[in-house]
Amino acid sequence: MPELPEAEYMVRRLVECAPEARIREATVLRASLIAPQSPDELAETVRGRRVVSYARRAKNVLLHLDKGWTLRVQLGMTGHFYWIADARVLPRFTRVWFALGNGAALVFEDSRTFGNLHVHRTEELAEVFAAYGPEPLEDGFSWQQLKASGARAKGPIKPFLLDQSKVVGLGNIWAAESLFAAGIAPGRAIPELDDAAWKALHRAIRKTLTAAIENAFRVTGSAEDFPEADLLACAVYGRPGAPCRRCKGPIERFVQAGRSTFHCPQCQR
DNA sequence: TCGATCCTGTAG
DNA sequence: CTACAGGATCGA
Repeated sequence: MPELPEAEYMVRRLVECAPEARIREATVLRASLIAPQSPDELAETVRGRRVVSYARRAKNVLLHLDKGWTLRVQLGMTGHFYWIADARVLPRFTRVWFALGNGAALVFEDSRTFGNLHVHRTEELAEVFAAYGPEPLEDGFSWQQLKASGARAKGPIKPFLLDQSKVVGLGNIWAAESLFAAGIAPGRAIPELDDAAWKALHRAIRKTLTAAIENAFRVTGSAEDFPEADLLACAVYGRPGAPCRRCKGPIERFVQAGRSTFHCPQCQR
């Protein structure tokens, strides 16, 4: 599920739990997650490197290392990246782990193995992320910018929100939730959106993502827990047939661009 | 811009 | 057993 809020949550936990991490050794248990780099190349590059800072870009967790390297973790569908105190007890779906001092470790756990780890020269990151749209939680992100991203788009709004080249960070869950918060139907054609709708959507995206980050901390106790529980906070996602919290009418589900979409037909137009 | 696909786990 | 899953990418 990791979308922007979950990636942000992981980064903040890392800052708290492992601010001074130095990687002693990387162990790759599933080589396919490192492609196109080789596991050996990655392991050699990060060995002995100190984490200078943690950051997030879109849904990527970034570890800026000394000597100008950055480890980029693309979380995929089920990736979790977090610190554990005792590396002798690796989590069940650990695919890659990084031994630190004192027996601790950074773990990449990924049951479905759609994730990806890659090391880059830090100065080349801009090229890596060249295709990305704006960060929705940055101060400079405006409704005009969002509208401009959709200037030439013709399709329905929900698949547009999933397109990381338009705006980053939204996945299937928070796209559906943002549209509900904005009162816009997921099937609404982009050219039909007026300025009021773009404003509402812009506001809803920021509100939804911010609340999801806060909620992740509220429902989560320890570093290794993952905020699956934030699904409980959803207004439409995963609630087909359940009463809409606003109008009490039934939430509906349909498939759009190959993915489930949830919405309230009454509240979203 | 869409559909298929990568791979594995879990729910029904 | 079968169906389905929250991401990203590739080729049509």
